Amino acid sequence: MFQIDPLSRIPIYEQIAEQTEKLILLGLLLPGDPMPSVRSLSVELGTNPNTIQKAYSELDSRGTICSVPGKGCFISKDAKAVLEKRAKQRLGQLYTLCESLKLAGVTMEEMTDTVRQVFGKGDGNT
Amino acid sequence: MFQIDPLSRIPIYEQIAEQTEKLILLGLLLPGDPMPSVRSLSVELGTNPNTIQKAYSELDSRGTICSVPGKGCFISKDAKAVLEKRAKQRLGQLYTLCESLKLAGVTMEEMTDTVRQVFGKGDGNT
DNA sequence: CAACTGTACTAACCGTAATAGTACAGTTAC
DNA sequence: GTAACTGTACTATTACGGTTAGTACAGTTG
Repeated sequence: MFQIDPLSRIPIYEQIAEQTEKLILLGLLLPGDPMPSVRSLSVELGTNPNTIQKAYSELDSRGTICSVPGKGCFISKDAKAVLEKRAKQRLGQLYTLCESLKLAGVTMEEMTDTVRQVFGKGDGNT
Repeated sequence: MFQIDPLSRIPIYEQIAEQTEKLILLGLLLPGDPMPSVRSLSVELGTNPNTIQKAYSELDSRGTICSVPGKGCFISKDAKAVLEKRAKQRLGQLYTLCESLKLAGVTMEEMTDTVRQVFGKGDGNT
């Protein structure tokens, strides 16, 4: 379910959180779906239960999942809406990155071309 | 010359390196210009000389500055070219970010608009 | 009651950033 | 040559965050 790279500079708990939210956006995890239990996922990934709990508590505080003591953790009802709303705010990151690239001589065309490639409209030759 | 945030998650030595390269791209630091000495900058920024040295050795290995024992550190002759070349490779970062935003429902138009804003062509009303 | 769930807590280990202090070699100007 | 600067190297120490380890407690389910 998750692919963890223990050697990455990105903390394991953050990798889990990111991948969970990606699965939600892809529609592979739907509202109400149960997350693996803290202990079972720790066994599956070969990590410590505390690390999983940290990922889950992070996701819970973001509103992505709902932790229910005694029952489990479940995908939040409005998880997708929450994630899409956050993405709009992340346009600021895009602005900052482009600003930096512009300063280093990358042209507007190179950037817009990159955006188009993401949307499968790379060069217009098709 | 530099504005350091000791509370930032970004290491001090990296902040110095980043800001140095930004000053070069802005044309405020020209090839041959001397960098502040390790000791004087450490006093100015209130940091440890070792931290400055780490920033300088990082910049030296990137080809941004040239460290000359006994004389000082100077902006590399082709510093700007090096930085511009690196920027082209950083288009991959842009691609990854846009990919993530796309997944979260951000439209291509929202992204290209952001790019245009960076180049001062925000809404076409002017 | 038994087996599961999330949660809380302390202790320990490790890597990295940063500080502190010392030392050495090259350059420059007097 | 000496003094004052320059970069460089090295060890030791502190601090913090990520991770592991182990234990414990409360709620849920069958």
